Amino acid sequence: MQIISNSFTEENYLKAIHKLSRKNPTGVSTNSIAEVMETKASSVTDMVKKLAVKKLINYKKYQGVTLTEKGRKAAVSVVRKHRLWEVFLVHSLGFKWDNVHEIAEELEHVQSDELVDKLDKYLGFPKYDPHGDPIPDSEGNITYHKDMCLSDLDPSEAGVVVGVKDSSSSFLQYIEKMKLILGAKVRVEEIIDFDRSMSISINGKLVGSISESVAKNLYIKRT
Amino acid sequence: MQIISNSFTEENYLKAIHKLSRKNPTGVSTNSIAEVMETKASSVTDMVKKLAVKKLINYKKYQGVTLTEKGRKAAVSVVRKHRLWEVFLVHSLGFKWDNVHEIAEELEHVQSDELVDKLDKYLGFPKYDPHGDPIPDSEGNITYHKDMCLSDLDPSEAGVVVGVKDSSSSFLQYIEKMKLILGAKVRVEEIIDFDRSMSISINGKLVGSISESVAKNLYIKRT
DNA sequence: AATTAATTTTAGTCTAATCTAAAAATTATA
DNA sequence: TATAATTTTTAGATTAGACTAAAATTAATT
Ligand SMILES: [Mn+2]
Ligand SMILES: [Mn+2]
Ligand SMILES: [Mn+2]
Ligand SMILES: [Mn+2]
Repeated sequence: MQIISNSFTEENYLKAIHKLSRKNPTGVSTNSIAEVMETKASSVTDMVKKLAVKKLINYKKYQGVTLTEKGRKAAVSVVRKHRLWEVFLVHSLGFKWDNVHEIAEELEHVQSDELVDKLDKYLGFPKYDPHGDPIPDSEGNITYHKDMCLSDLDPSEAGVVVGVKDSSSSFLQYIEKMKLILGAKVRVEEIIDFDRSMSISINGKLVGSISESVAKNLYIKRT
Repeated sequence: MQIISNSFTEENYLKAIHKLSRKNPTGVSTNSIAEVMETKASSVTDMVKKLAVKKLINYKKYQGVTLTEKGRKAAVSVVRKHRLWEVFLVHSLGFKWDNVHEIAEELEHVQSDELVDKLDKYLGFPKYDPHGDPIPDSEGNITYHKDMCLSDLDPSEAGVVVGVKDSSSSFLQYIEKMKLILGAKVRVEEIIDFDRSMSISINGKLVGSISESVAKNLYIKRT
C-alpha cells in the first residue's frame, strides 16, 4: 500500500467527520460537517467527493458520509497527534490548558510517524490529554470512558470531573475559576426546575450554581 | 502595526532570500531563488511581486531583490524556529542530527510566538543548532561565527569543527562515520596538489583522506 | 397526496501557487 | 557596436479550496 499524505484541509475534514461519526454512526450530514468546519455546505460537497475518490470515506449523493477504515486510521492519527502535542505544551512547556488547542491545531499536521512515537515515549505514554480526552494508541485504538455528563446527575448524586466537551478558551477559563478542573469531586445539591441550573459543591465545599449548558459540557465519572 | 501572517510558501521564499542575501547583499537573482526553492523562474517572479506588495522585499524589474527590515525579521523568525525545533528533536527526543531537517522544515511554520519563546527557555536558550548554525535571538539578531572552512587550512594547521554547510542526510552520515562531528580537533597533514584532497588527523589520530568538496562543507575555528 | 421547507448538489467564479511557451531585457562576446 | 546568449518577465493554463446563486432532492406539514 503506497502512502499518499493528505493535505491540512483534508485532514481537518477527516477529523471533523470522525468526531461527528460518534453521534451519527450511520452517516454524517453535509450541513453538520459544514458547521464544524466553519464553511459552506457546497464546499463540503466538493471536498467529500474528493475524499471519496481517495477511498477515505463512503459517499452517495444525499446520503451522508461514513469513514472507510483507511479514513478512520487517517483521522485518528491526526487526533493522536493533536492530543499528544497538547500534553507536551501543558506538561513540558508550561502552557495553560485553555491556551493549547489552537497551537495543537497546527502541530497535528506535522507528518513524521517517528516524531509522534518519540514524542509519545518522551511524555511517558500519556492516556489522556489536558482536557481529559483519550489519546489513541499507535495502532489507532481509542478507549472512550466519557459518556456521562454532570447534567445527567440527580440531586445528592456525586462524581469526579474526568473531561470537558467544550475546549474553548472561555469555557476552560470559566470552569477553572469555579475550581471545576479535572479530578474535582462534584456533588449536585439542588436542581432548579425553571432553567435546570444546579447548585453544586466541589470537594465538599458549596460553591454556588452553574447553568445547564455548563453542566452538559462536563464529563463525570459517578462515584 | 497589524500582524498579518505569511503563508508557508511565502515563509519559505523569505528564508531562501535571506540565505542567499549573505553572499549577495546587493540583490538576489530570480534564478538563484528558483534554484533554492526548486521551482521555475517564472514562479519566482510571481511570488516576488507579491512579497513586494506586502513590503517584505524591495523589488525592481530585472534588478534582483533585497529583504526589507520587515522581511528580514520574518525570515529570521522562521530560521529561529527551525533551529530551535532541531535542537528539541535531537536533545529532547533523541533524533539523530542527520534526520531532523525535514521535520523542522514543517515545524518552523507553526505560528505562536509564545510557543517559540517557551521552547527556547525549555531547551536552556541554546546558541547553536545540532549542525553548528547560530540560533537567532528573539529580537532577530544572529551572531555568525563561521567564516572559515577546513579547505582554507594549510598543511600542519589545525582547528575545531564548529559547523557544517551542507545539512543533507548523506553528508552528515558520512562525516559522522569519519568522526568529523562538531567539536572534533582536526589537523591537516597533507594536501594533494592534483585534486586538493587532504589527509587529516582527528584528535591526534590519523584517519585518512577527504575530498576538497567535503573540506569545503566543514566550518572550522582555527586553533 | 400535495405543498412547503430544509438540505444537498451543481454551475460558475475567485484566489494562491504552480507550470510552459514566448516575449522582453540584460549581459557577454565577436 | 552589433549579435548572440542568458536571464527575467509576461501571457495563458492548471489545480486546490472556497464562495454565491440556483437547481435538485429529500423531509416535514398540511
Ligand atoms: Mn488542524
Ligand atoms: Mn484537547
Ligand atoms: Mn519550510
Ligand atoms: Mn540545522
